[in-house]
Amino acid sequence: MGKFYITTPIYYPSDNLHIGHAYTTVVADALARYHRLMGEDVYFLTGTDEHGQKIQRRAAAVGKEPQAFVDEIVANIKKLWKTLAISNDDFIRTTEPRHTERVQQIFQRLYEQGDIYKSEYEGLYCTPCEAFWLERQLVDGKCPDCGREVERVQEESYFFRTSKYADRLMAHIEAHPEFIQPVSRKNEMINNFLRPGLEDLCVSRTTFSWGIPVPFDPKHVIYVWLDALTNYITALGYPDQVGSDSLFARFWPAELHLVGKEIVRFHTIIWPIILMALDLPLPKQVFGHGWLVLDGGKMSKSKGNVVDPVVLVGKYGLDAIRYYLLREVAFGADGIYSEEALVLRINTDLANDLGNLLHRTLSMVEKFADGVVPVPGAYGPLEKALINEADETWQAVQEHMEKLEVSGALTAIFHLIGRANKYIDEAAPWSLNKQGNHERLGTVLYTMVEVIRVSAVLLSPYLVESPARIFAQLGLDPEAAAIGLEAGSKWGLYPAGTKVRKGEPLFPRIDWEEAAEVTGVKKEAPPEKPVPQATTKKAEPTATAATTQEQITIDEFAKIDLRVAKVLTAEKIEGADKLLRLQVRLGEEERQIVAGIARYYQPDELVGKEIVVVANLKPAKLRGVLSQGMVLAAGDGDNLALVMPEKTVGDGAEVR
RNA sequence: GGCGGUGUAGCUCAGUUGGUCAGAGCAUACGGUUCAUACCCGUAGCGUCACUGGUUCGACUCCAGUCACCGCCA
Repeated sequence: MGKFYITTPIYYPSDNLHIGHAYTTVVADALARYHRLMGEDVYFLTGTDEHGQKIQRRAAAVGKEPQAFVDEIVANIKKLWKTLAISNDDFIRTTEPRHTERVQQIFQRLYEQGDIYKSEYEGLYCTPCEAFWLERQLVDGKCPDCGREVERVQEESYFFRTSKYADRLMAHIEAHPEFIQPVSRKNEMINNFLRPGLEDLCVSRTTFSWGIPVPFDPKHVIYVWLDALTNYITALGYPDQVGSDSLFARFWPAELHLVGKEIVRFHTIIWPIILMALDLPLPKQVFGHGWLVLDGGKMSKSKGNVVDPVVLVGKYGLDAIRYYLLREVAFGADGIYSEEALVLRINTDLANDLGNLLHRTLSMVEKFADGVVPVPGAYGPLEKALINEADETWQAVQEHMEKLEVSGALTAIFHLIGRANKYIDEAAPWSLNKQGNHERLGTVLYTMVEVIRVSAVLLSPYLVESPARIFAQLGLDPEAAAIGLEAGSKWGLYPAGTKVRKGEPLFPRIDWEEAAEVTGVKKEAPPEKPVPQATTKKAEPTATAATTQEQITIDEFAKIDLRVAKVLTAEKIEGADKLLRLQVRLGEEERQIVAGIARYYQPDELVGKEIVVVANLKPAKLRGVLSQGMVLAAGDGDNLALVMPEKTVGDGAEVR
């Protein structure tokens, strides 16, 4: 039997995870479960990447030690995976001794063999962005990302000789087209990085301390690459537990690293080179999947549009959420998340098609056969067609799963479910009952029950509760739903003569209107829209504006990220008599915003005030000055007032 | 600016190597059925396959260019 080692990225516990992280992990879980049900030796790893400056800062901001800070969030993450029934075999934290010690050993070895060397790094550094920039990248001598000053810093650092392995890596990528998936990512990597040539990679930092110390030079901490990527092997015991009966020997190299498309580069360039330097085999495949994006754009904490999976599971149920995540997004491409689409999926596929299929079938068994599934007679053309369909579905599922097309596999299974509904119509058991054609009726009822059983088996890698519930209602041992896919998908395993146990519908239909109100996805109209003052607009609202403007939905309103910001500094902009340049803080983030309020406010009187800004406005330049947001103000003509919270709520707070 | 991707029915998307490829699901309309969670089954649409040229007997599918959006990089 084959083995299957699959990993998710290790997540960064600077905040609780959202539906996007859940998406990656649920997909990995479905793949892991599939391979287990195929009888393979599976190891499924996930975990957390807990070091780094950002964590250190966030912890400090709330007055906690970094370890205590991450402990709390990691506990939530573990709980989340439990809520989503993730079947991971291990959960590695980069702060665990088993990891830190192994990373140090790896670092030591690479240093001793000359792949890591000490040198100087000099560059222009933007502290808030934690990024180094080249001279030519600067905009007006300032950070191109945030517009703030950069400083020239010189840092003693350890470097990894990635350049030494570039050719080998290139050769490997060319020789193994399946290594980077989807292929478009492969081209990006080759064209953007490999072809231009790799530069040695800086693998240590002295600017912060929350990390694994370099064993022989403890003022340095090991930077993310060697700390995080190596989790895939340290979790298996490398380098100290690699004997023939070790996890490492059993599972390395990984069959699949599942990653978001934003980290494909690290997994297809840096990681393989680390492995080459360690003289280890490379993973078989790195798959960069797309993002689950919200209607308004990529989900991110700073936009405040995160969707909490725990809430969704509580509201709609585990299998509904898993199904939606696995089904809605064509793998590899971005998918769009909306609660309305989720409800639509639940209603059409799960409730109407699958749930109702089971329910109507059991009703008929009860009505027409006293609840006992009859022994089938000879199969007619309708049955043969359906049985054939079931077999083809199983074949299709395998093909899709080999290609990581989880969504395609589910589509195939639901196609079968659709055929089953159609079969019932065609076979019309109610007519057979009226006619008293008992033999034929028995055959039809059995066929209906059996196709449901096969479907439940096929669904077992994806849905974790429903297959067992279906089995139970069919009068079978719920545990038996977990029978292997190959064996379980065989036609005719349902023992005729079994008494069914019809229960509640599997998936109740959801009234979207009601559901929306419960979550507040659609609560009453937003408070009157603040008149956007500030930057660009000619603030003249059209005649009867305010109340009669085009109505928007709550979803549209939700796209606007309004935040409380504290004014740190304010100054007039040269040559512009209306504009002020404000430096504001939104929680841990600082920004520069240009506001057209100079005629109404003196710079000094603003400093220290809490104001309201649109935090996700596309940055723009006004008078050549970068503005990353917009200040809200109310008024008309000569009377203008900034919108401020009625009492201090702390910068970064959301405005709703 | 460089590289890459996307642009197909109202919506979400499939469309292998150019010749029944103009499709599926949802939504809409109409019809059928009654076992069922106002469910299921069937029928009907609707599309200048982003735009403009070109290659070809023939292009959604190849080539060139344009536009829009997105990703990676600089």
